[in-house]
Amino acid sequence: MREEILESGVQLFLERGFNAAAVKDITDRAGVPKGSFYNHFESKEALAEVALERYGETRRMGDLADRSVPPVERMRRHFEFLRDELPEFTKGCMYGNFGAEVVDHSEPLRKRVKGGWEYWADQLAAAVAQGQSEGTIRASLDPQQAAYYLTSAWEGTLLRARADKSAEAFEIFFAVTFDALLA
Amino acid sequence: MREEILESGVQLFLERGFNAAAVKDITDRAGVPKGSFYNHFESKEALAEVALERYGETRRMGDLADRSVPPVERMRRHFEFLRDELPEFTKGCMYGNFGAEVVDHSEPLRKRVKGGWEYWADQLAAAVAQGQSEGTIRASLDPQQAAYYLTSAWEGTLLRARADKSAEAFEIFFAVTFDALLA
DNA sequence: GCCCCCAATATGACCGGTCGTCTCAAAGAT
DNA sequence: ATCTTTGAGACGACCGGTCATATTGGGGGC
Repeated sequence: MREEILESGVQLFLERGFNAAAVKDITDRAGVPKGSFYNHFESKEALAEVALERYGETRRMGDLADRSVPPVERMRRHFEFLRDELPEFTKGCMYGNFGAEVVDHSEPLRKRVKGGWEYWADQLAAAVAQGQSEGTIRASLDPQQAAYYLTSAWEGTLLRARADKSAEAFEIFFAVTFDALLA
Repeated sequence: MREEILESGVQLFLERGFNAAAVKDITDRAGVPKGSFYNHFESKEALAEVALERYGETRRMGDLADRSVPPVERMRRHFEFLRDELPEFTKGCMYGNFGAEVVDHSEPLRKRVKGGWEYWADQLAAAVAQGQSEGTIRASLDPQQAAYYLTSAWEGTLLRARADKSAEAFEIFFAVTFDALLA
C-alpha cells in the first residue's frame, strides 16, 4: 500500500506540482482510503521528500558517466531522454515544480531540490571536463559553470515549453547548447 | 482604491506567486476591505492579468533598444537591472511565477505569459543581431534562438538562486552568457 | 483445531482552517 | 425618497490532518 501511494505521489507531483496534487487525489489514484495515508507517511511534505528521491533515481544520471559513449553524445542523449519522458507540456520536472512552488516554505524540500540539482550539475560537469580533455568541447568553458548553466537553461526551457505548448523550446535548447555553447 | 489593490497585487504575486497570494492578503496590504475587491476586479485571475501587464511595463525593455549603448553592454545592463530589482531570493519574476503555477489552468494568463516572453525575446534578438552586425557578438548564432535560450536560462537561473539561496547563480549566468555564449 | 486476547493496521467521517466569490443590508449620492 | 455603491460576513468548496471504530493477524491456551 505504501508503494502505491508513493507511485501515485510521484505521478501527481510531476503532473500538477505540489499544491495542486492533494493528498486525496494521491490516495484516490493509488486506490487506497485517504485515512491510511498517515499510516505510511507522516505528512504530505514527507511523501514529497521520498517522491523526489524516487523521481531522481529515474533520471538515469548514470548515463552521463558512461565512458563507452563520447561525452557530447551522452549529454545529448541525456537531455533527449529527459525530453522524451515528458508528459505532454504539463509540468515536466519535479525539481523544477518544487523549486517554483515549495522551496520558500519547506526547508527539507529546499535542501533536496538544491542537492538534486547539484548532483545533476556535477555529473554534467564531469562530462564537460572529459569532452574538453578529448577536444570535443570548447576548452575555455569552466566545467562547473557550464554545467550549472545547463541545468538552469533546461529548467527554463521546460517553463517556456509549457507556456508555449510547443516543442520548439527543446529544439532551441539543443541547437544552442550543442552547436553554440559547447562547440 | 483600485490602484492600491493593483499595486499590492503586483507585489504579492511577485513575492509569493499566484496561489500563495490570497485575495485577502492583497486587500490587507492595500488597506481596503476584502469585500470591495470584486467592485474593482472581476476575479483574482483578472487582477493577475492586469498585474502582469503592469509588471511587464516596469521591466524597462526599452533599454534593450537604446542605440547609444553598445549591444553587449546594454544586454548586460538589462540583466543586471533585472537581478538588482529582485527581492532577496524570493520568487523573482512574475512571468516565471505564473509560468510555473498557473499556465496549465488559466488560458488568459498563459497567453499573457507567452506573449510577454516573446516580446522580451524579440528585444533581446534585435540586440543580438545588432551586436553581430558590429562584430561584437558571435556571427554563428541565430539571434532568435539565442534570445529564446537566454530567456530560458534566466528563468532557470532564478529557480536555482531560490533553491540555493545564493547569488552564485547570477554570477554564473553572466559569466557563461557573456564570456562563452555570446562571445 | 478452535477460541480468546492483544497489538497493529485500516478506515471514513470529522475537524478546523483557508480560499475565492457572492449577497444584501447599510451607507452614500442625488 | 430613490437609486447606486460599498463592504462585512456568509457561502460552499477544498485542504491536510485527526481519531473513534472496525478489521486483521499472530500468539497462546485448551
